Amino acid sequence: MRGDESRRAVLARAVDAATVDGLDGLTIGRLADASGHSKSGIATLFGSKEQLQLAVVAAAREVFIDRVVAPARARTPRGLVRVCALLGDWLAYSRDRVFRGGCFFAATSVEFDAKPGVVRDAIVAASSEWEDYLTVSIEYAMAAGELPLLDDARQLTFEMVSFLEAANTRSLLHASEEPYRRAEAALRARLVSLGGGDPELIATIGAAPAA
Amino acid sequence: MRGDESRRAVLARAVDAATVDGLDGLTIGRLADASGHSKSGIATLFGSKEQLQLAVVAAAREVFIDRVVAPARARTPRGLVRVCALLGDWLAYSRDRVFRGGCFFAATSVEFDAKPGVVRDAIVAASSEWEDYLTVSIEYAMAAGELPLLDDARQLTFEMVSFLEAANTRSLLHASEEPYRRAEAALRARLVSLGGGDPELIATIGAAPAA
DNA sequence: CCTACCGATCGGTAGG
DNA sequence: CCTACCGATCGGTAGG
Repeated sequence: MRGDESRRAVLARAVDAATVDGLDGLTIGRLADASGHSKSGIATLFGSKEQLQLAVVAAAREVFIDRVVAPARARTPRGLVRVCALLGDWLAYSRDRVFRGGCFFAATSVEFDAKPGVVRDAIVAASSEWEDYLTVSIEYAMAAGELPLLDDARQLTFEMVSFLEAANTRSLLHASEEPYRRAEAALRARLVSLGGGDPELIATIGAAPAA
Repeated sequence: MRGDESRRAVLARAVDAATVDGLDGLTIGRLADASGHSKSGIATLFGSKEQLQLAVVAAAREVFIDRVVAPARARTPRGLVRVCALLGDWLAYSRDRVFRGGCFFAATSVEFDAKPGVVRDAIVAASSEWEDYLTVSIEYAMAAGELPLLDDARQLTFEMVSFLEAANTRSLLHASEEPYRRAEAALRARLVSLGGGDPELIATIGAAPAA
């Protein structure tokens, strides 16, 4: 389909716009103007606004995997090193403003948390996929004896994503890098308290991301 | 002004609606239908949509003070007891669904984090007021020697509000109380790690809120 | 992919 | 506070 190329170009703009104006704030008319198509061209490309929103969530999921999961997975072995790489890459993905409004899922999961429907379901599925991956990564570290004082990987996942998302929102809200330093300090302190405090390793959380 | 009574009634609905549909998702027409006024009645009452949004933020701030800050302040002395009371009352304010979409400021600060303007400024001001109050409360506990291992109250504030807001969003997203238990466990563990682990006291974080 | 159009709703105003 | 109205934009469709 030749429409595939157009879809991709429109989706790239749409994901970015959704982090600023929300997924419900997307309009077919504005996307049309921004991408040089007619309004009905966009409508035909996606079928309906809801289908557009679902396509945007799927596109955002791919960017997230590309920027966070895949790099950490490619350059680190299982265990605490990978957990630290995932955290560092998440922070870089937020800090580097891959999207103008920061993390796509931080923005849209709050937007849709009280709006039942297939769009929320898709956001929940993608978010859960990420958190499940982080949990499994923590479990590998536990199995390797790298977090001797931890007994519940899901609890640590909750705490870690709490820090990541709070840093994302607050850095945007205050136009400041300080929240990222707060999150890094919180993550490091928590790892240390769980017995996983290899200083060289936890320093990588705040290091520059791999290219 | 007799308009004052109408304003209050409309604002109560508007604050609640904003936690579900967003502050930009509010429309004068829907508020009119929901409150039995005409559309221009609402428009006249608030002047413009932006002024309506500012009035909604101010109304939400009052509810928050009423539900979280004032009760904790009224029933506890300064120090770690009050910090725990603030945390417990915040969780109750979220868990009890004072607003359908959970905490008003959790919802709107993410919605507006990338939207500069007076509305964002008002949200930031109210949020900062709350965090400053929590920070000062932590500092009283530090001064009383109740958190002997803590040296930066703002860092602890960051960590605590991270847990609160993550629990709020996730309880909505998954229609589950589990995130609140996660947040309580995280808060307790952090207080213990800072030497503030009086078991009787930290148990109050998850206790039923005062009436 | 387009032009042209639909009914509905948007924020806001005139005039009372 | 109301009715009545403004131009603009919404999501979506007909027809090509």
